[in-house]
Amino acid sequence: MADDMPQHRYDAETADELETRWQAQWLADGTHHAPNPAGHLADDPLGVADRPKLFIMDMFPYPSGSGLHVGHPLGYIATDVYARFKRMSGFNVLHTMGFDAFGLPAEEHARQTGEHPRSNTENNIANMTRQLDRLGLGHDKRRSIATTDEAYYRWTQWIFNQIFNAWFDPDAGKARPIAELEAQFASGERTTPDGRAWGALSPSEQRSVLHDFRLAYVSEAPVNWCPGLGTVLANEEVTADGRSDRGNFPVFKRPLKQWMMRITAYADRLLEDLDLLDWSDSIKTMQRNWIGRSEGAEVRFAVDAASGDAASATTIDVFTTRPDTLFGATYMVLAPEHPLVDTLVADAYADNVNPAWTAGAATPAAAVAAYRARVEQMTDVDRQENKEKTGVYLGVHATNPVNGESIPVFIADYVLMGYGTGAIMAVPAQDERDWDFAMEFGLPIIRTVQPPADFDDAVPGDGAYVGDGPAVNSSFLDGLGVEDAKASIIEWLEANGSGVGMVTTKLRDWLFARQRYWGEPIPIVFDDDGNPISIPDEHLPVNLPELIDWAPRQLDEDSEPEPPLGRATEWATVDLDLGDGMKTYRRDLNVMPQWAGSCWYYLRYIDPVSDDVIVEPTSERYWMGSSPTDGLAESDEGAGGVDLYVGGVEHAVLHLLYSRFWHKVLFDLGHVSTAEPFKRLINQGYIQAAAFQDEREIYVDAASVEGDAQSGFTFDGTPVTRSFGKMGKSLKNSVTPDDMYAAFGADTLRLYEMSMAPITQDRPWETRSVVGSQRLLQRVWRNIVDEQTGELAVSDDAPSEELLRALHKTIDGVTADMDNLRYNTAIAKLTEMNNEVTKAAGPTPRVIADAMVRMLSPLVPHMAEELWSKLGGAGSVVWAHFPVADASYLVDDQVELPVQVKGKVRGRVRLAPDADESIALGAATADENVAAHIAGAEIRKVIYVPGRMINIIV
RNA sequence: GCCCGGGUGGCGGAAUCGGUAGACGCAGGGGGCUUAAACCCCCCGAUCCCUUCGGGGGUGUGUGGGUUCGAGUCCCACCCCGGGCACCA
Repeated sequence: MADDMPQHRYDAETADELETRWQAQWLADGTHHAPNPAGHLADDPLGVADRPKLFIMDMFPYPSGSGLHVGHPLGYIATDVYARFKRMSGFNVLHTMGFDAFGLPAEEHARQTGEHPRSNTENNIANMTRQLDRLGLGHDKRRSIATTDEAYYRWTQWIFNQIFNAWFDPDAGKARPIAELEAQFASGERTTPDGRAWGALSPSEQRSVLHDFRLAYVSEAPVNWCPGLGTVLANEEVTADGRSDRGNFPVFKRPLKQWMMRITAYADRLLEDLDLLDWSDSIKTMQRNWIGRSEGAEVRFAVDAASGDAASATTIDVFTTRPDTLFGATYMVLAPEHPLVDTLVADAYADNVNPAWTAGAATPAAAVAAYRARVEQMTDVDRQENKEKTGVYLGVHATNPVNGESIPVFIADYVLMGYGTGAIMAVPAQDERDWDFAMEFGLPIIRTVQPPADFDDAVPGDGAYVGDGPAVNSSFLDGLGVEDAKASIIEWLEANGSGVGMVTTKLRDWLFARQRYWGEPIPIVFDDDGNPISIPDEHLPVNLPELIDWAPRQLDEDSEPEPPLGRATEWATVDLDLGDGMKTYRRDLNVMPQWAGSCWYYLRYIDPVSDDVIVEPTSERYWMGSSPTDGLAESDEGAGGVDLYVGGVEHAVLHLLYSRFWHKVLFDLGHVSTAEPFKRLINQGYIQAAAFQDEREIYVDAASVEGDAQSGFTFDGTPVTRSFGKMGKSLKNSVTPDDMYAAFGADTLRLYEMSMAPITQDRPWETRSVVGSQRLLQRVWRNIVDEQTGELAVSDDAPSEELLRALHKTIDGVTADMDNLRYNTAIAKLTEMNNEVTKAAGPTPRVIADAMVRMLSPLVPHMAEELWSKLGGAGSVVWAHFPVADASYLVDDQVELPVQVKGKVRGRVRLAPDADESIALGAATADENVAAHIAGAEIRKVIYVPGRMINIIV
């Protein structure tokens, strides 16, 4: 670096010195502490606890061992700017950050290195904290938590107990304590499943009855058991050909008793309450689709008596959203794995059977076996790509309850076991899939909805008609529209005992158990009869056993699935007195999924201290309640919740749905005061970066690539090709914040990331462009500080009228932009203002400098704090007031407006913004070029929008 | 296939209510300062045509239509890119 550079220029070195100095000062002073209204953390030296509140949150990170790249903090910076802006605008702002620290990578790391997940996790958190602290985020660090803290997961387990000890009362539409259900059984208000009196049941039988109602319950579900690794694997750890991702061992599907959460009970409320939320339509749509609610009916088809003894006693239940089309049902289809198939399948095909229906098999049983084998072999990808309809006939018929028609029964892979009842009635005339199948197998097609005249109705060239229209060929439904016909047929089905109106969702109950080590132990023990019993709250937390044998344990194919906690043999049993004396119980060996800890962390941010209650109620109501003055009042319908939640779109469904579910249970049980956890949600974009591949298509380190788009890119002298993708390890295109701190300082990095694009948008990283943000800060600095001496260089003279006007317009625009998180345009306005200051001769007037520093402070807090201190400001700029625009400076005496002739701009005139039309027209026609364009023509019409434009029609 | 976003200079983007398209920045070009370079400061910049050198005119926001005095913005059809779902009865 040149020696003759001014000594006090704002450069990376200056930035580093003042940034670390102010960060230490803020920490020492507790500058970013937010006071609670009551209970813990209620100390309030600045007197801000009576302000309106604002609760701002980022989706908290998993503490990865590889540290941060510049893409990670994008959202954190955005929320920090907003928090700082709102603090300066009169709010008490809660903003902090924690760590979602349970999870697979630490456990995997332990398996490979022997380092305990806890120490590995703590190291990673320390490294990440260092990187984040250097950014100058204004967090209340007293409120930081990690999901792995015993004091935290104690409450995660407590919530599990709350859910376990609750049932969903469909009449009340909400969760209630299980004790209230027990009381209903005991009083006889509710009868037991087998009709015996409650008191006549043994305690074990009572537990078993109650268990079927609990919101957390045990159910048998298939898991991926990998004996070669001695562990159960997650779906994403199993390769497409059924082997373990790691080690390539065979994986077997095995049933295992697992914890489920009854989220389906909340499907309707999760759907309806989306309307209360200020979230993007795309996220709401994704949640709606995931829940996948459909209204329809379950219809019962009796299997024909001629079909044989076993089969004729059975009925097939189907789910349909179009019961109105029942008269058009011409065949039925079961999923190949449907449990009824083996019962239904006929001994032999009739002699005149359509050969296409048998796939060449001699008997129905042979056809089914062959078809099942074929379907099983197909991968999911095959099934998705190949949508040609296949299936085989079971050799039986069933009776359409509405008209007595006998229709054939098939199995086909286009019917899925996991949805509805796993069986359908097929109505080819009104369903495209059924149409295709019917065409393939030569089945009859009966229109039951009259298509409109312009619908090509020439069978077979047209296809299914799925729209609305009058019912036809449908007896008593004829003439009714689809909606009316549905209501009418459901009424008929229910009256005749042939079916019932029903709602189905795609949403399944939440599989909550993980056969893992590094997670929250499920606080359950089992009695001798195998009934689960929750460990009383006063015994929480159930801590993880420390001693774990990480070495893989090879087991054979016939072994039973065993979670890692099963190896902690001493821990696995426990002596407890659960009300009937000291007994030995077996512990549950599962842990919770990673979603659990992140389901409720916002509550513990409010009160990370209390050990007698999950969150202190007064503080909970204050921070979670609706804030009519939070600037978001427009859409505020009282759902309450975190005022602003920012994070990646990858959590659009699962995290946000699970969290909403838990919150609603806690709400029903009276532990929280709001119906929803997150009032307003914003998904930040990703940072993309150029990535380079050599001729083998292997990614090379992007930082070492030379050249440009014109001359071509090279790596180590060999040509490479460029593409763009999400910054990260796999594309070898990461840029670390540490590098940016060293080259420019944290404020420049913050400013650059916020100036690139609107917050919701993906943006390409370009290190060479960062210098633009640094230059802006250098110019601001130079306008206030003498670069040679480091002394303040502002004038106490009044600023010019022109500069004041520019300033107040800037204040006005920047305030609106910041309120709407449009930082890129706010920065553009500040840049323009600073350019005005630079152009104005002489030292910067103090009032201009003061306002500029305040406005910049949310974006570049360290530099602003330094300048604030040089300017002699009182206290920290963090608590200074954001400037307020003086309306009298916002209106110009004269504005330039375009003059159009027949809609084309032909000239410009300067006018008072409120000039009346005759004056405006006079000025406009006085313009030489305008006059030339209207010469010789008659003015037919004048459109004049004061202050905007004037258009002359000739 | 269905459902969401989105297509504006060499690049990132701006134009918030239908009213001067391209703010602000990067890269580029020119000039000033300097012995020189860096830094810094000022200016230019969609495109084509005409020009008496003051300026004037045409075309331009993915494509084609439409509404309007006026369209990047609204409507219709289509093309392309990104994301989500995907035989969910």
